[in-house]
Amino acid sequence: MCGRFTMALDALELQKELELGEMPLDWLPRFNIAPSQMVAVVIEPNKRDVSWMRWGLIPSWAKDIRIGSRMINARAETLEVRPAFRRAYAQRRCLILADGFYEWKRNPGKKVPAIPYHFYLNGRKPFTFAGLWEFWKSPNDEEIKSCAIITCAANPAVAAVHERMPVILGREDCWRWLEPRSTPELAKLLQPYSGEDLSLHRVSKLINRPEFDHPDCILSQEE
DNA sequence: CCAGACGTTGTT
DNA sequence: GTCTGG
DNA sequence: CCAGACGTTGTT
DNA sequence: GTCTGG
Repeated sequence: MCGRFTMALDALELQKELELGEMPLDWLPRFNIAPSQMVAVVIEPNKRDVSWMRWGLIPSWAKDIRIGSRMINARAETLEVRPAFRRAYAQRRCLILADGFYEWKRNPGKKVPAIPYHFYLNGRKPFTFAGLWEFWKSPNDEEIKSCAIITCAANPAVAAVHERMPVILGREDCWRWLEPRSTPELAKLLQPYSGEDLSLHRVSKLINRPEFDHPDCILSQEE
């Protein structure tokens, strides 16, 4: 699963590395991005402008913004059938910008705290999660855009910690994800990350607190 | 027909 | 235990 | 994902 | 909005 992630690069570095368009002016490096917060997304593959969206997809028919807190992830295996995600899968796919993500390793049956790990690519290069997004109009007519991160089975590197992981798209695949495509073509993109350059290390439980967004979040900690 | 859910993960 | 907020 | 609240009334 | 359960 993916319930926390990082985007620690500065705007210019990220823009250059992923060949993006315009960046938000209020960009800040982030070390502990939590659900309900604003995340950086791209929805259009030509201009590739980056904008903010709320993390936690609120379906257009929702009566309450709170439903978004249950829609932070969408299983790749069931996108076509889930009422909350089906339309977005067909019409509103997005890229969510990241340079790492956290997973917690549990010890089943034992009453010990879960241990958090940070996953990142060699050289701390940025990458994109496959995502879905929606419009929602609040009762006082405020338009809110929100998104979900798609998950798949863990690859071998992640499996030691957790059974699921976010879908990470490659540098070319990510633009294909945004173009109109048939569902078989899209489904082919939603695979566990196959690169050999995904690293991990244990981090402090300080990251458990969503309000602790600090460079120390990604510091390596002794096992 | 109407009411109520619409999701994932992990645990039992 | 379960829901909400971040 | 984890942390923190989970309630009402009345008073400041 | 659309599907499922009653």
